[in-house]
Amino acid sequence: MQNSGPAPSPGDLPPRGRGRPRAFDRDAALTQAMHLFWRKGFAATSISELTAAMGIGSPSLYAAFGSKEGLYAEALRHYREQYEARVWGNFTGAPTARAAVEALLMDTAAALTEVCAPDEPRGCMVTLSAVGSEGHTELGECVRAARARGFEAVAERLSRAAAEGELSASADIPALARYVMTVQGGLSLQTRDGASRPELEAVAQLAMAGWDARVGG
Amino acid sequence: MQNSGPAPSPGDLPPRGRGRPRAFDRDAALTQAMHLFWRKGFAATSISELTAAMGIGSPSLYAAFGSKEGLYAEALRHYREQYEARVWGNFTGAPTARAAVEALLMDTAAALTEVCAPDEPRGCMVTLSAVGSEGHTELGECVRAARARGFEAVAERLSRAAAEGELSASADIPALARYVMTVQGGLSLQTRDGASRPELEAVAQLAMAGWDARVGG
DNA sequence: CCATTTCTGTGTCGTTCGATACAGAAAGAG
DNA sequence: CTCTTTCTGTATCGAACGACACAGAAATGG
Repeated sequence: MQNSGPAPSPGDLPPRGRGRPRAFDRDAALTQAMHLFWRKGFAATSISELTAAMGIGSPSLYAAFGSKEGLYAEALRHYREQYEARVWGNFTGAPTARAAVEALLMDTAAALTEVCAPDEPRGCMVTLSAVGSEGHTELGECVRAARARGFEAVAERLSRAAAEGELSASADIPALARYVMTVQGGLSLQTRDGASRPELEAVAQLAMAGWDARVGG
Repeated sequence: MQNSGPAPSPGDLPPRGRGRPRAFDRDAALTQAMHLFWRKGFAATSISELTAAMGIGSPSLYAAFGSKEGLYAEALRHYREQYEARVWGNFTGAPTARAAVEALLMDTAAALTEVCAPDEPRGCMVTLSAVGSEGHTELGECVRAARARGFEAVAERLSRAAAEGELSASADIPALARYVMTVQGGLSLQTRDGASRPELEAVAQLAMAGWDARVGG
């Protein structure tokens, strides 16, 4: 279908096409789809619900996103682009591993309870997604890979801390990283069940007490 | 439909009826349904998948369980009856609050990675259930209530410990209980993503280090 | 102006969904 | 045996599902 002859636009970067222009805001529609998938999950969200929330007809949806799976994949990417920095922004630049982990957990507590839109669901879309268990292997790999990236980021930061002497060489870095990710994921579960920001922050502080006890803060 | 005239059987306790006997094992069929709901969730599991796994026709399913929601509710009850004791059994009789919490987390790590059947899903069915977000409010209340019971059990045990002097009177019991439940829920997320029993136990031990640091173990 | 390209709205495709009607089979009650 | 009751298997219901055909509308290129 596409790429017949030399493509005038090598990618999607210049959206200035030739035919009738799109009548809806692609990003705004994607945001609405993201909210629906986020709240109800993949299987429980129907195309008619999506088109109603996005304010478009189903042919426009399929022309713009390809399929329901494609729309979910884009909604997931949209979610990560929009929220990942709020959780990992201070982690990256923190001077010590301990400060990085504390920033991660505290920023997670803040981001999970921050209301950016009135109909935003509670809990992280990546952490709570069950799309992999619903039979859609490819989408499941997307969310699992996103979750694995978090673990890797923490483990790499701890390895650096071990090399720099902040952590003892005998520290069990994978176990520490998994502990941090366990608490971070648990915060999403607590948020889904109605926990408030101070409650989440108290959990994060208790988790840091565990860090100090084991690592020696 | 039912209860026309004085019921000869006041409940479902005597299954000895009058007509043609049921040709399938109700509990075995319920176990199969539980596995499917557990693995794929409510919305992504269809009646035809259920009847195929249970080895019965759809009229038998509806006669025995009423509806898809009713079947899920019974599967959830079946799950709790079968697995709750493995997680909370040692918690109840532990001599101290610390021992109770440690038993809870260590037994959770063990139960989550114990393979009782070859096709058992990974992670706790209650913790990972998203049925409440899929639009089924009543079932959502069931799983949320089950999760809340865990928090209450820990909080009550900690209150007793405070009354007995094990915990200082200034201890923030709800925060401690929420911390424990956060880690416990996080263990289910880790299990779903492939963590092993030793890995979960290492997380549990790190969480107990946090307990000791804050409570003074 | 016209040709080409792309998007929109209506309508609908075939499938699958959850849920039953119905007739026959298998048990107890008399 | 006959009557009643309950379960089983076939066959199917209306509704909703994901996805698309088609014609018309709205833009650019010449």
